[in-house]
Amino acid sequence: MPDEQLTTALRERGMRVTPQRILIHRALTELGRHATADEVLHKVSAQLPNASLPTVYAALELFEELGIARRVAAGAAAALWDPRPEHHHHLVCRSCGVVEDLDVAVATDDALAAARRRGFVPDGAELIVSGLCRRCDTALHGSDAAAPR
Amino acid sequence: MPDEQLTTALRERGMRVTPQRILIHRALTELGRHATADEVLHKVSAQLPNASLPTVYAALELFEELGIARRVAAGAAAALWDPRPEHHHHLVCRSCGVVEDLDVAVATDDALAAARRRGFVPDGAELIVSGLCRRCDTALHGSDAAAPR
DNA sequence: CTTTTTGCAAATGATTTGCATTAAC
DNA sequence: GTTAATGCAAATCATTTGCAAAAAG
Repeated sequence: MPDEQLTTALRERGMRVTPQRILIHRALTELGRHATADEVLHKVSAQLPNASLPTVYAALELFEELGIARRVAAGAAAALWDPRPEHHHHLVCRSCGVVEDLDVAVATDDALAAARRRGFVPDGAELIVSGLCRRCDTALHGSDAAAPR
Repeated sequence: MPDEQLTTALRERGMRVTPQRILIHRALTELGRHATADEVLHKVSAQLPNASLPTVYAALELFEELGIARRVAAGAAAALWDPRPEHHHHLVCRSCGVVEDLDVAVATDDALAAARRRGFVPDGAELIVSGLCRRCDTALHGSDAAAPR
């Protein structure tokens, strides 16, 4: 929907409105949360057969600067890109690496205040909860951990 | 100091106590917080001239399993390894990438409970505050942003 | 002696860079 | 027309893998 949001932001900064940028932004939005740069590339390849990864990266980084997307600090592997510019929290499985959103309120005011006291200018805080997802926990500790027989 | 902590943990699991493991652990501790695998390698190279990065990675990952070190989910770039096994919070500068510890209490109980409700078995939570460090903020917005005369 | 660890070389995978061509403005 | 953006190939960097040699128990 908000192609205009992007278009406007680009024009305001004297940057060019290109079909690549529009389509990459649309792809990121349509993929929903947590897409890798590569997934975005595949998603747009139907409309942009010659699109390249460097272009995707450039666009995603630009979106982050424009405040309409955000790179998620996951665990390892490839970075995840999220169309939600607001900071939000994540669950990361330390075994298989899946990342899920965790929509819960966390009081970060004290942390932000402490950051400012240190001379830092914070723009948000993200909580990363790590552990085992249900599947990995079952696989490692067994669904029968406590009572087979 | 706690070479014994490591030694004991290894013996308990029937794993071998090697000079590499001891020295890599000491190096990580002596480097203090936030060392990259490469920094650890350089630190031990005086005592272990033939040490290799794969060995350092293997040891660090082992320490994480043993619960005596932790891989920090920084922003991008190389992973940081921390000798503190407890989860703790970090400040990450989105411009230059520096990572600093933030020793402040954050109420994560609600988040952990929400994670469990999702079938997740959490073992901790880390808050990542992102923004600009003093140096980068000054460089980008000018030290004169508000009132030099 | 047996099995785990090490060290080396090479592979992998994500992200970035250089640069000529193309397309926006 | 100018200048910024794209696409391609190649480079870079962190991390991992395969495997033979070395060392721990």
